[in-house]
Amino acid sequence: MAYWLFKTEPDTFSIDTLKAQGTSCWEGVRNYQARNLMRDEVKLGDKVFIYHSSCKHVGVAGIATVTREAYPDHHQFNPESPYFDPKSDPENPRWIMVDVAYQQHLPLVSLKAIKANPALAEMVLVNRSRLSIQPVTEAEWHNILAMAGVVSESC
DNA sequence: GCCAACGTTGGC
DNA sequence: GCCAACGTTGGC
Repeated sequence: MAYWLFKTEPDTFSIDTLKAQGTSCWEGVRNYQARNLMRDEVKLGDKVFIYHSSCKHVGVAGIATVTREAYPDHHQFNPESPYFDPKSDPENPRWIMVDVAYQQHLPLVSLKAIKANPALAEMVLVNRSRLSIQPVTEAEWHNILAMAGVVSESC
C-alpha cells in the first residue's frame, strides 16, 4: 500500500465535494509525469491526501482511498469539456484517471506549516511544487497526520 | 492579478 | 534533438 498526494482547486472540487459524492473519478490530469504515476503506480487501496491549491487556505484537507485503478478519462474526447484533447486517439487514449472514495476530513495542514517542518523538507510538494499527483513516503504521511492531530491507525 | 518556475510545442 | 516561444500552475 502506497501513499499519495492529489491536488485539487477547491473552488472546482474540494474534500467537501468528495464527501458529498462518496466516490469520484479523478479526471483532468493532463501532465505526463502525473499520468505515468497514476497509470503505473497508483493501486487499489492506496491512501491519498487531498490537497487544496490555488485558494485561500492552501494545504492538506483530507484523506481518500483509491477504489479503482487507471482507466481512460473520457473527458479527453468531449469537445465541450475543458479537458478535451483533440490529439488523443480513442483507440489509444492518452489520458487516464483513477477513482477515489472519501475517507475523512483533516484539520487543515497548511503548506506554510509543511514548509516549516524540517522533517518534511524532502517532500515532493516542497521541492516539485507543480506536480499534481505525487508520492508521499510513509514517514511523511504519519508526520502530516500528527500535525493534523490525528493518531495514525495501526496497520 | 502578478509573476517565477517549469512543462509543452514546434521550427529548424 | 535543440531550444526559443509560449502556456500553465500555483503561491503570494
